[in-house]
Amino acid sequence: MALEVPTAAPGAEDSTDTLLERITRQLPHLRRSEQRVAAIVLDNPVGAVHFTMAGLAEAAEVSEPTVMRFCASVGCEGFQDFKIQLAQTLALGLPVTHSSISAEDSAGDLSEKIFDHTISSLDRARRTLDADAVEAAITAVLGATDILFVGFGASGIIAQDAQQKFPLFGVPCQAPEDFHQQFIAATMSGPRSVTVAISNTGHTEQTLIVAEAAKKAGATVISLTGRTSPLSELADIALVARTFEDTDVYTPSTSRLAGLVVVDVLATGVALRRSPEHTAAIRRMKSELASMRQGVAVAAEPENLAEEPES
Amino acid sequence: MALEVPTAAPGAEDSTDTLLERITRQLPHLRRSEQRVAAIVLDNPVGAVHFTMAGLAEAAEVSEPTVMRFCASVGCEGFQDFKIQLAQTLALGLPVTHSSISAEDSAGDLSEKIFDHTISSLDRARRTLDADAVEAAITAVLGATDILFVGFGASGIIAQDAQQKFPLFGVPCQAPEDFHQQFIAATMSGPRSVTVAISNTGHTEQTLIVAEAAKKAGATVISLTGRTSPLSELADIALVARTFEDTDVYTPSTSRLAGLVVVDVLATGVALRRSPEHTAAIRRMKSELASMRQGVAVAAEPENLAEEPES
DNA sequence: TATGGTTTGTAGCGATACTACATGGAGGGA
DNA sequence: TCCCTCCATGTAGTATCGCTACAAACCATA
Repeated sequence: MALEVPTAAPGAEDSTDTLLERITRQLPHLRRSEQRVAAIVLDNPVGAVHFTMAGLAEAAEVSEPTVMRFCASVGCEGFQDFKIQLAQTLALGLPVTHSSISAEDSAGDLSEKIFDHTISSLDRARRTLDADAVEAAITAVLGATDILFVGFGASGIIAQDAQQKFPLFGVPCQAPEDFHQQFIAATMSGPRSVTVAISNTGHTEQTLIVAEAAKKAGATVISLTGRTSPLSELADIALVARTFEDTDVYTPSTSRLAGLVVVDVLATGVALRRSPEHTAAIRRMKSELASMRQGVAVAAEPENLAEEPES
Repeated sequence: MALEVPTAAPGAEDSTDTLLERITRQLPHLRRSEQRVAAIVLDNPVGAVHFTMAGLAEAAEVSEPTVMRFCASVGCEGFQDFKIQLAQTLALGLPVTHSSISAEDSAGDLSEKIFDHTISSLDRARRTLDADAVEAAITAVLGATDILFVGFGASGIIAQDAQQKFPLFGVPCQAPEDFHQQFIAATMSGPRSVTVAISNTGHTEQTLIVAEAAKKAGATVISLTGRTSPLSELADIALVARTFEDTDVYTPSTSRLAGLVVVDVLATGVALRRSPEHTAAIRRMKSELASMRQGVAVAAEPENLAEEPES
């Protein structure tokens, strides 16, 4: 194989991956001494940020040029670049693939780990989300007369949240929780209806049934999944937000979060492209909601009036 | 004041802030030439990462030591450290305070900005969340016989999500959407009940009423807010997850996301401290849910059986 | 064991970050 | 207004760092 640049190995420069992922993936393809460097870095990534090249070389018991070659092998321009990329990876926090959750963790450790994992996961979703698909989804929604959001479990939460954003979407939105209701709504879709089907696995039987019903009724189906799957295949527009999988029982699901952000993107994109009058209406609603919330108007329970922004 | 280190100015080394925030805050207190450096960095933070000291000095039309002094003034050890910290800040993405959303943005720009903003916001929440409060909340829930989650609008979404995590909490959880139902549930609380009251502003009238009712009934009240507020004052345990505020109409609310992650932390913390049998039960549930979801059992609609993990 | 190539280390160079010191200029008091 | 003081800024110099060209060592194969 190549002489000084075995880096040409599978996808070393793929910037959709974080540096630590790349190191881990490249590990077996590295030379022995470079593996020693990798081991030091992976063992204590946080400490490695403040290493100087000489320091890292000494710690790994190799020469400085070896460290250089290691940097090149994992897709960095040089040692400087390596340090910056490492720092950036670390800023997101380590996904639990690198630091797992244990029963001995203090509350502080725990929250740090879970936040880190969530942020890394969102970072991954950000890197892998297809902008063209988002564009297509926005366009589809702009032409819609009504939107149906469906999902079960955690994906149902995303559907509920999306439904709350109807002021931004500007057209009637529904997100029934009951499977039968979902099916009925899907069947009643027209050609200018949009159905957003949400399922992280993309395999959920019921969601597939509803999506198929909507499609048969002529609606445009947008899928929101965590990977390519039967649901994304079935959909007219497939939004895929990849996150880190749950590695053990205690790793909280991060796909919900990514899904929520994708819905945010969708809703914002749609609202931005609507008329200035629409913007004005949203602004008015937001300010009135703020004053209402503090009890200026307490005549009736107003929770159904406008639930969009947070309380 | 100090001669070479005017850095002693208010909170320059406060690591709960990101570097760009610190620069912005320190800006008026900096010397004129240092302000020029700051201007260059703030103007194009992304490009600044690859600057060399000489390059940055030239760009700002100052000498190298001035750049050094600037680094010190914003709480960095040196130029190297400055670059690393800047890189880390950038890795999170810029909150919309630095790059705002506009109607001309492409779908790609838009999703990048919103993801960036969300991630920065979660980073802020991560930095400001009080570990002791989390610990106290975990302990409180461990001693509870039942949990009530309340919130309206986006905070209601968090409550719904939390309710779905009842397998982790290990005790009955409810999260009624209706204000009256919430009030009734709160009033029926016992001394070993826990009520988690969620409101980003911490001012929402109805949430306050419910929290107060729960407290009067003898329950332990945990608040989950975005700032110290009437609700957090009222609560026995106050969880505060600070995020970046919505700067304009189109900035999606990120407080929901932070709230969800805090609930994740809480649920995970509680589950970790429960018995091994409990863990085993969760593991069993998760695997059976996975097979059920793919249609192995389709006799009845099973959406109420176990909605915890994502679908 | 000899010989090809690959892996690793040595030596040296230019550039970089950092420090000690000197100069320039603004502001205040007589 | 002039001088003096103090603070801001730049100049000169140095140790160190990152990087490259080259040589030695290693391993495998014939």
